[in-house]
Amino acid sequence: MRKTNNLLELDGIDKKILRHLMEDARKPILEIARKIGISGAAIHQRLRKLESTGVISGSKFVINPRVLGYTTMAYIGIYLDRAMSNPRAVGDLKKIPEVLECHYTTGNWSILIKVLCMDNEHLMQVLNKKIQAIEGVSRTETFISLDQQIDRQISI
Amino acid sequence: MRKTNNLLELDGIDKKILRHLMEDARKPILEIARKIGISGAAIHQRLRKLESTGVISGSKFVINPRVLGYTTMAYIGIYLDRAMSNPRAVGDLKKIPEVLECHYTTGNWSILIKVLCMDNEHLMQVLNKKIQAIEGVSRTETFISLDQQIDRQISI
DNA sequence: GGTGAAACTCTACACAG
DNA sequence: CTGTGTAGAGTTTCACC
Repeated sequence: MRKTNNLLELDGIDKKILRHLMEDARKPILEIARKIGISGAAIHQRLRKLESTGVISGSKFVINPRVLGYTTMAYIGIYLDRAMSNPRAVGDLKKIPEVLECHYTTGNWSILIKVLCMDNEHLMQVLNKKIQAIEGVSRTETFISLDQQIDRQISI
Repeated sequence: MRKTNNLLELDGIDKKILRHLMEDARKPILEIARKIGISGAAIHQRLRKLESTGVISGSKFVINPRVLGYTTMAYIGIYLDRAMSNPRAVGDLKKIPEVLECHYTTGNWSILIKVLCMDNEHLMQVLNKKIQAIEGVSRTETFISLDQQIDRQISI
């Protein structure tokens, strides 16, 4: 790992380690070590450095919501009244568990959110009873994701 | 774990295990075991079952793109010509590494994608040289995410 | 569904080039 | 600095309840 222009550049070994762990966070370090031809301890040291510099921001188990009955995913563009402070609306959105992402965006909307619901009826309730109830929300535009074909991280 | 109406329901122990591992995929199983009051082997059995039933679809190290110089995230709504087959366009999008997500959506667009670029100039190049070059793409609408305040998984 | 034990792996630490 | 070896803790599989 090198620092150039206040920007981190990973070397080949860092990239190989990360490519393995981005696919499977519990892949044995020693298995990766054998493939790369380096000791397990060396990988651990590199991982600690990657964590401390913020390259790695954590690790997650990924849950498949479909199996648990969550079949409707949607993006919702939200128009906020000009007087409304966005941070407060975001605070209200955080309290809605169906809201998985929230972005301040350029363009028509003030905010673009991603929601995950059991079905379309559930989505309708979230829209009408939870999102429209937030102070400052004037109008929304909903885009249901019928199918997600790509879902990946940055390639390194 | 129980199956009701062809839909899986997690019991309290499954939920506790998953809540820990969704936060940190490398959290020691024995640490979780001690908190829950169960053996490590029992957690392993439950995890294997959660994997085989598809509740767990994998695990990931999460990379912070900002540290590597990727500072511009955007959503792009894509209009496709009516004659254009969506699967072919998706195939082309898969080849563009800056495209992280791709959804077929209801509403104005045929496709909504999420892209991650180094900066606005990079985004412009991706738009003009890569996305507009795809056969069938007639028009795009871009929404730059100025700030992402919520990023989480389904709560269980 | 659960346990305990054996073999393997993780992780921290001391130290070498 | 980035690497290695080692020891104690943790993981994972297995036979068994």
